[in-house]
Amino acid sequence: MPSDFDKPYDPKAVEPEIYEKWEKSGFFNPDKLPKKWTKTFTIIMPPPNANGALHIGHAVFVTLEDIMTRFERMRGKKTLWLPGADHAGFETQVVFDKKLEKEGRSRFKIPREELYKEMLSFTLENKKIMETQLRKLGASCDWSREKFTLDPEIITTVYDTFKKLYGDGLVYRENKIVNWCTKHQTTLSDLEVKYVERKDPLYYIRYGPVTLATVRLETKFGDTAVAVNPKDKRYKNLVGKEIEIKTLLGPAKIKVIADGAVDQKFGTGAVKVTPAHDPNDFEIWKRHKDEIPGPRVVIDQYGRMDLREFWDRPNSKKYHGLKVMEARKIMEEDMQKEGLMVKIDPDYAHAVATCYKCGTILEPRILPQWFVRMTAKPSLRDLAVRAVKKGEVKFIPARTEKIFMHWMKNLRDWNISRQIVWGIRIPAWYCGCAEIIVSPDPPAKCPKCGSKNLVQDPDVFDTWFSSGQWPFATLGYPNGKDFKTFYPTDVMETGHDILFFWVARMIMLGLYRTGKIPFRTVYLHGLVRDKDRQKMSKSKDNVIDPLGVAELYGTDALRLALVIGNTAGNDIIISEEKIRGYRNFANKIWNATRFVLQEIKKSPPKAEKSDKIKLGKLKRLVKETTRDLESHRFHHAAEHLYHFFWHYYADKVIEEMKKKPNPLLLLEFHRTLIKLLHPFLPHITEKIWEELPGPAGGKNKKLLMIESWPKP
RNA sequence: GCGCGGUUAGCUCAGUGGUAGAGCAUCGCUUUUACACAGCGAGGGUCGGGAGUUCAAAUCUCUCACCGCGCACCA
Repeated sequence: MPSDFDKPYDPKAVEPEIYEKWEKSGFFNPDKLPKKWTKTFTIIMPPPNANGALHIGHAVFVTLEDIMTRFERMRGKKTLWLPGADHAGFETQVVFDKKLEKEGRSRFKIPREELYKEMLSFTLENKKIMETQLRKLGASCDWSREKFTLDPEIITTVYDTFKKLYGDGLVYRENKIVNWCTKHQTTLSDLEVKYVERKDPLYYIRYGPVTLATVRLETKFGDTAVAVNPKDKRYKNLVGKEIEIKTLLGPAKIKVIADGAVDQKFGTGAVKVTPAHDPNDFEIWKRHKDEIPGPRVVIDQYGRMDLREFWDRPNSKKYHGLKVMEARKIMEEDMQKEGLMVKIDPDYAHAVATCYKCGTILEPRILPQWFVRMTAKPSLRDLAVRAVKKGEVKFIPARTEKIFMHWMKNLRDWNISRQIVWGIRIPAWYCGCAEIIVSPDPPAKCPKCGSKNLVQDPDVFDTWFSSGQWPFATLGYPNGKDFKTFYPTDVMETGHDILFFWVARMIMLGLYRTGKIPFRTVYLHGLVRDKDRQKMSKSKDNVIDPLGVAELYGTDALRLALVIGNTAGNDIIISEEKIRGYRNFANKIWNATRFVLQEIKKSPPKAEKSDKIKLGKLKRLVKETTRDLESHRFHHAAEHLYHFFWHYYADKVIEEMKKKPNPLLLLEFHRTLIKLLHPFLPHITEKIWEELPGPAGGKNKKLLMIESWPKP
């Protein structure tokens, strides 16, 4: 027995050496695989955010994607798993903001160029760490093709897509009411809004002859109308008339209008219309532009009262500059004193829009932003819905398709402008006339008015706009050889939490740009939780560091623990105990190998009477494992292998061989099982393979990673 | 409001028509030369309630209860 086959199995001594062998072999690169392997298999890795260390969720995708990659490679396919890293726009901006804050700095005080440079080096530093960590997890991806979301060729592709969309009228710039985070000082897409249930006072206030209900008392100064339902008999005689009202800033007049969006049954059936600060009211105003004044801004970008428009009115300075919530409280008291408050319902339950990152209540604002048109016909949405309906893209688990369709149905235009520095700057230029020039480079002059004084849009793209183009951008669309060879890709494996953010956008933009779906199968995994089903978070101190446990128990054990017992789409429960359990399994395999090597040394394998029952069972296992892997039932395959190896092969077959040796059969079993286990436990199996004799004797020369998968 | 799920052993979960499973946990025995990171064995579930289809239901249908998730501009 070779000296390095000591007990127990020591992953620390084996794993790094094995990864190095794989990487040196070049077989991660499909071009280096045997030429006769022509059928392709492609996975584009969801690029991890290069703004911190890898967490356990990353270990999940590495495990699943590596299993698929290794399985298909062993089946003789030209297999490409393309790795990448994401600059992760707003996400990284938030991380970096926190870092700055700790240092007593603020991004709002750093010049754009300087901030960008600093963030770039921060990101590239993290990217390097991340790449090392992916290697430690055993990822058999092609590093020679690695891409970063800010690579020049990726940005060029993104710019080309934007230009095409603009030419087709599918992106447009418009002043619209958008979600604004007063902390992060940027707009957010509808997906980045988190609605939280809250209880707030509902104020019934007196507007002359009308009583109306509102939560947002402070927006009252921005009212431009009172709206009622056209069918509401109570207000019939008021519609179209101006009513005299008493306000905290003195007397005023306001018009009553009729709009079908007003619910007669809610409150008093009358609402105040504040188009500058409420999305509903903005829409109402758009329908009544001729009748009522436009939006009147009374809250600034920091969420403070801005009453400069009312400077000449009494009391305006009293509220000016107050935070929204402070203003609301003081106004409540003042209105009660003035007799303007009819009643207060103190515990009105409603949903409030907040920033998904910091929880700050969003302040709707009207801003010029770029939108991707989703609802027009024909639209990006139609392309995607049609392809999915036709079954060109298959979802795992299948129920995801219903969720996808439901979201697509409710889709609205997508705001892709962000007021941050970190990202791909929007390639649009303005001069002051109405003309917009879409170009990556500064145009010499405006073709319409001739002005040479052009300024670029200060905003950057929503990061999902660019990463939504990832599959074809990384493969070098339109002329790249890789694009022709590997697109459409086979599987997109990612977390179900980014189904809409990313997967849906990739399908839409992929179809739009290339005319083809970006991937045939979407496999979604769940969120990782601890053994008490708690979300992992630093504050709960229940975070499992994948690299830490891999160091302790071995990467292979971690990988198996992440696969077994976890089905697609469902949350993944992991605990250190579980990982330890599979560490024991690795050790079991190791020791069984020691037995096999010892037996073979004792009596070299030669033809014995074959055991049809045992071989039949093995054959069935090969068949089932293959079928399970083909249908993405990884947990099932892994569980069966575990059970078969331990409770049949080790407990029965090996035990029997101690009494009645049959080294040839033993070797057949061992070779087959090691191959079947390789996608799940790549390091230990590769190490064992080195020492295992081939069927004709002599050590295996080929790496296990490119050995042929057992024939089912 | 619309949509999607879940409810199986103490815990975490597999199992989708044919006599209830795994890991961990618990208990007992065994230091037998691959392995104590082990082996052998034990306990433990009327598969959320009810109804139906079927020769047969954890599995299909309906219904109720509870839990979870997603989407959503009701002031």
